[in-house]
Amino acid sequence: MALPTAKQEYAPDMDKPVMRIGAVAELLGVCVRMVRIYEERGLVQPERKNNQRLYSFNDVCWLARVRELINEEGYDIQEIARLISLPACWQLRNCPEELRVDCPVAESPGKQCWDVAQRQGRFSDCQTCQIYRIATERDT
DNA sequence: CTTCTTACA
DNA sequence: TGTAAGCA
Repeated sequence: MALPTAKQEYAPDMDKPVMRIGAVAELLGVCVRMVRIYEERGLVQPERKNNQRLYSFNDVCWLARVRELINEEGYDIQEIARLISLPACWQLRNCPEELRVDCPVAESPGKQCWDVAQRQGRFSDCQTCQIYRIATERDT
């Protein structure tokens, strides 16, 4: 199985919780323990079925990016955890109501901005947002 | 057999 | 982080 990469088009299947932790660890090339640590640190919140962690391909995409940030770009888990704990971009930037009307990020409260904006591609301002950038920079 | 939690070096 | 125990 190939490691999934960030996608331009929205693929519904990417959100389906289908992989158990063993498969995720194998795809990422890390030990199972490490995947659990990412969760403990708040980097990912896999769904659970009967107390079994089930990860979606989007989860794996994100975790793969997390490892890039850590191994190749000098980030540590704490920094990444802090970034994703920040409020939505439109809150940080105090976007006016008028501009939120057509903003896919503001339409999906509770979701990370890159998770929403990336797949819909209609929020061009994300290019200047550091949170969005580090979260989606891939395949360059 | 795989995963889960907790604990320990 | 890696490993182990004891359970499900």
